[in-house]
Amino acid sequence: MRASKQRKLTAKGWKIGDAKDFMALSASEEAYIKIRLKLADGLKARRSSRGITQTELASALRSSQSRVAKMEAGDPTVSLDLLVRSLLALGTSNRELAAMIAHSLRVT
Amino acid sequence: MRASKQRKLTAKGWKIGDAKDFMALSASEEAYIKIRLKLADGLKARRSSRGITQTELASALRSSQSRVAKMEAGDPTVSLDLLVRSLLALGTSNRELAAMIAHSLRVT
DNA sequence: TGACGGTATGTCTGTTCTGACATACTCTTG
DNA sequence: CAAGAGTATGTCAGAACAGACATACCGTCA
Repeated sequence: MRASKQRKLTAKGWKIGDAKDFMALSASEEAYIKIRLKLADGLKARRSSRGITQTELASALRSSQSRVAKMEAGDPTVSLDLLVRSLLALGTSNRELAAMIAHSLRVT
Repeated sequence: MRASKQRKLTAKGWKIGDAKDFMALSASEEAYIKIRLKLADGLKARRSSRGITQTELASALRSSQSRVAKMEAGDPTVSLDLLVRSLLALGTSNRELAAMIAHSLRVT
């Protein structure tokens, strides 16, 4: 991982590896984070293109505005589970979801 | 959701909706569960095709054999996060992961 | 049959994630 | 410059999930 990218991620609160890391994990670790960021972007795009507010989405999900904000910000306290469930609740199809993941290598 | 399928899932410990459900959630809820089951199958297939044991995979993941077993069984106490991280750790590419999700409508 | 390698299941304790709330920030619009 | 709508950020108590361990359940092979 390039240093500049690592800085960008750690700035968001991500922990990239640590002393007792398996070498083998770091690669998949990065892929995992990229997927999450891509889904976060997808969520934001979907919601705003629908013209609904975070608060509205939150109530449809039975969650809270703050959590929606964190989801879209790619906050590390938000799980993949929640991201995926939110996207699905927004009507995202499996194919669309799959596309996001397939293209997650391109997270800038 | 057909009653027979619902029975099959609830037998595994899944809770499908409940009294105070949003109608809108139940559909995506089902999609979500199907994705998880598909990934669970994928994990099992990948591991055994590599000829490694659950215990070996567990140690590579720094997890435990029991958790790997639960993952493969589609146990509801296993999160999507863990499933995805495990698949990635097994070397699954984003494209392959995406394919699993795209095809998750076909979980039998 | 017994022993063994692999897998499944149940349960424990500690960590992580959740929704909720408060509050601060950022735009508009008047 | 308010006032309001929308979004971001910090925190917390409770829920969900984690790894670990014990133990039960297969197969298979001697």
